Amino acid sequence: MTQKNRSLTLRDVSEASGVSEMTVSRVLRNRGDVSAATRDKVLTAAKELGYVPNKIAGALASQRVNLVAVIIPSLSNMVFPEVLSGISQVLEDTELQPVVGVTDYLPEKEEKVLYEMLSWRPSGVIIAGLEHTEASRAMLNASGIPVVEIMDTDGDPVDAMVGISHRRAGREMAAAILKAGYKKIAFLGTKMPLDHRARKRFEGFTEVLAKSGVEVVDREFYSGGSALAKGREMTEAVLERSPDVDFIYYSNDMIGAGGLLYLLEKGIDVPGQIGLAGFNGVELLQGLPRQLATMDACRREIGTKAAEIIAARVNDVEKEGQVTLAPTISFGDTLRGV
Amino acid sequence: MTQKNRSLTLRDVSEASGVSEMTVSRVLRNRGDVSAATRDKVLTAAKELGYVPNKIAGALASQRVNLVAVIIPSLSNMVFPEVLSGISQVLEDTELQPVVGVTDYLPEKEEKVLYEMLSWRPSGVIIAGLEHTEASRAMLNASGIPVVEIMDTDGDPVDAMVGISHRRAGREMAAAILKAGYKKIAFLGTKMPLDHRARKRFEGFTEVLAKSGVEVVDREFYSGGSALAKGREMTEAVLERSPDVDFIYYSNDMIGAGGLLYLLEKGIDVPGQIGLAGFNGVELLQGLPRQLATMDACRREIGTKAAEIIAARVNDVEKEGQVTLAPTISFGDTLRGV
DNA sequence: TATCGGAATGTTACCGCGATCAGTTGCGCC
DNA sequence: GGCGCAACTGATCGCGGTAACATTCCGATA
Repeated sequence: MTQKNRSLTLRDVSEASGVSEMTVSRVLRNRGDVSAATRDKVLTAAKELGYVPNKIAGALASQRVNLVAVIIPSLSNMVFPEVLSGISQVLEDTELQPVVGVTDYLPEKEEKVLYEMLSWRPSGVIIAGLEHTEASRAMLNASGIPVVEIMDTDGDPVDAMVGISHRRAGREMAAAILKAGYKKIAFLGTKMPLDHRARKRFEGFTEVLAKSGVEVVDREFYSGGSALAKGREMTEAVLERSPDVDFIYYSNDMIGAGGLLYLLEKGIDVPGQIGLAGFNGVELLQGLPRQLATMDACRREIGTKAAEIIAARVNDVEKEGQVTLAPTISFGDTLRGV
Repeated sequence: MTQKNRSLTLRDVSEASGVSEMTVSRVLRNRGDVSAATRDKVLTAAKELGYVPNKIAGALASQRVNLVAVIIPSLSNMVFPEVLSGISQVLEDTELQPVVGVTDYLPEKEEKVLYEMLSWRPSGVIIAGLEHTEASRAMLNASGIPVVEIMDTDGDPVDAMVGISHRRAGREMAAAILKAGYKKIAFLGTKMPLDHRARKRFEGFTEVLAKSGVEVVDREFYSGGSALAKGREMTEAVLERSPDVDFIYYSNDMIGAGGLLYLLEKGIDVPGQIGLAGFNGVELLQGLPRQLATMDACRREIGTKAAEIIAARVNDVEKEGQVTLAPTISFGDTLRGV
């Protein structure tokens, strides 16, 4: 309680406890041999003073920073908090700590955030996506630390990568939909040219449809606003425009849920008259009147695997660096099974 | 591309550009007078080498760290990402940068996270809640930096605070419910003794009911799982146990939405037979078949105000440090208006 | 022409800590 | 009693920058 404005240093604790700064340092880090008596003296003094070590100085001196930069496009997507939670869970058992940066899906902002984070000399980087500016890629290369690119595996990583193939996810969903006999398929998504994963899903999706001579009969994109409400509105708009649609593929579960609620209200037979599918497998949707067909994006597992790779590499342990997880389709109640 | 493992320093840039390290430092920070010619030389060299400044060293030398610690209980609550976004928005216009720590509603983890963050000597702290361990409070006090406690204003802050009165929020909702003529009121919430804000809302709620001689006829608490699904289940359970319930107050919108969906499916008249209200005003719910009554928690504004206070104090600008925002009740379609 | 002043650049002294190496004890043992 | 080793403690240096002060250079001024 009694401290001047200047913040405390090892020296203060050392003076208060009558030992050298070095010994205080050892006690506080649990390194090397210190007698129980001295240890107690030091700990008491430190606690009494309310001393908090200065990691800045520590990091500079030891050339070690126990931070892992985690760079993601958004926090409001629900997907990323889940990935984060997987990362945290694994890092909790190590001395490493995640630090999050958000890019808002903007490449230039990503570059800025990356620069900022690298300037703290973290022990590793986990970054969403495989698409980065050339400068970002160069920084990652030059950083000399382990880098794991997550979410997506359709492309070439700088170093390691963990994710699913969104192209394949799109393909599989298309195949399932065709197999169930739907023919007039619409696609509803986000207006985000920079969301490469959504784009790849769409590409995979149309690719398979095309092979069967099917084309997406209608599509609509939104941005901003409540996803649930947008799902509703877009679904309504599509049905008005293309009343013969018999399947709607949504680029995420949230708008899918909005669509589902809308159709049920209108008394439309789901999945008889119209089938639906989303993407992500968000837990939240378990409470819907009907279970939306979706595809698990392995969010948590992506986080844990990525963190494990970082943790291993930081300790110079070799570890497979290209992990492609297999998303599983969940038919729910809105996509006729085989 | 051509770099050894050792990371670059000012010296490398200085040698590459033929000027002193000090001059390089000045160029890179845009400080002091440097001739255009030298500036160009330095910038070129820096870019060519791919030099990224070491903030650790810089921070140690300058005793300035442009980080603001933001400590929140959870990221999966949707409430906090929104607060965060308010914070980021304001800090974006300053040189400050938020760094997030998550406590999982555990006081000891909060203490640990706080300690960890303070050891990086941030310029300010924004921390959720007014309840902290004694040690945490001591650390905040001793840190000598601006501290803003957010979300809640029912209590005494260490320094500054921004939020709403959850007690009052509970009271107002109770008053509105009574005024609308409901009598058999149930409460459904989370099993989180450590969520002090939910607790305070509940206290305010029952306090007002008590004044009118009304008691909560039933209550139920959940933990874990999909909030939407839990809202469903709990609502079902309550109706079974207490069929004469005519109002259900949910501690958050998500479970409220689950309850709403359940009741609508059962063909129960909402708000005729049973009225509903939640808490938070989450945007997400705008897509529900009926608009759930709720109360806006001013999440984004809490973030911006808190960040503004930090930004002001960091620059030694005086600024009112006790901000109580007024949440507004939104009747929606599930609470009869007056 | 000698002096002055400001712009441009360099030098020095740390910032707070940890790696390293150098003592200093105490103790068992021959 | 002296030796060797283990257990403990301390002194020094430097991590990569920046603040503060010192210096150089040059044109303007009297």
